[in-house]
Amino acid sequence: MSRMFNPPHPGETLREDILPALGLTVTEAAEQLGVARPSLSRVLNGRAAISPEMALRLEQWLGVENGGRADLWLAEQASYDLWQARRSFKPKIKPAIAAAKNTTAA
Amino acid sequence: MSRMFNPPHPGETLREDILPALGLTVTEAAEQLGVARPSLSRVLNGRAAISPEMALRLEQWLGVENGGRADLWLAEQASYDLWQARRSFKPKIKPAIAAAKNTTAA
DNA sequence: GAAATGTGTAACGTATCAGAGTACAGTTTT
DNA sequence: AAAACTGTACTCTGATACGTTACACATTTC
Repeated sequence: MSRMFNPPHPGETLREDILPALGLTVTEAAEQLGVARPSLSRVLNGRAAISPEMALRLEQWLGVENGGRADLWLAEQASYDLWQARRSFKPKIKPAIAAAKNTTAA
Repeated sequence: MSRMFNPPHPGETLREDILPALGLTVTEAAEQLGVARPSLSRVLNGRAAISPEMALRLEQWLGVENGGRADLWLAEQASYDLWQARRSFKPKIKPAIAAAKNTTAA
């Protein structure tokens, strides 16, 4: 299942795999992507998320046929976000089934 | 492919399927979920997204064994967000391959 | 018909976040 | 040494989730 490991921030993949494969510096990549260098740097180091817009940039930049599908980038990000949320947010909610069985009770 | 139809906002599913199946009003659902009624209403009517926290609330409320998996709610939301982003955001970016072939040129 | 309940939504405040721009310190490359 | 690259902090703008409050409208119940 997808819940057993700490999913990497997608920026990590970008920094460790994509950029080296393309032989590009952060500065060059930011220029080609049309974003500010600090903005890309934050993504690469996990300080900012892959936004839908950034995912579209990556898709057009890398090409859908080269593993650059926007939905995959967003899925990775969502996986990461959910993992983080599970660590810091513990809702205490009565299951709807149980709640339904106790409509009159409190 | 997942790009051929307009994906519904996950709140729509919640409003049209889940709540009726449980026989709950919006007010009751909001109470059980531990969120304000206007907040849930915004989600149900597509005015607000399913946040990671909200996804966790739904998961604990509905139960993972009842189609309430947080990752599925988030995936639906991401699908919706991406679709919307494709409509309003058209990045003009030179593909990295082409850019690599023209490192010297401008 | 009046009261209660449910609903959508607007308005406002708070917190958070993406992104641009700027600046600076530290490192690597030339 | 000089130039380039990098991470990061700071500020500003715009957007968003959420709470609270308030309002208008509808539906239900007495």
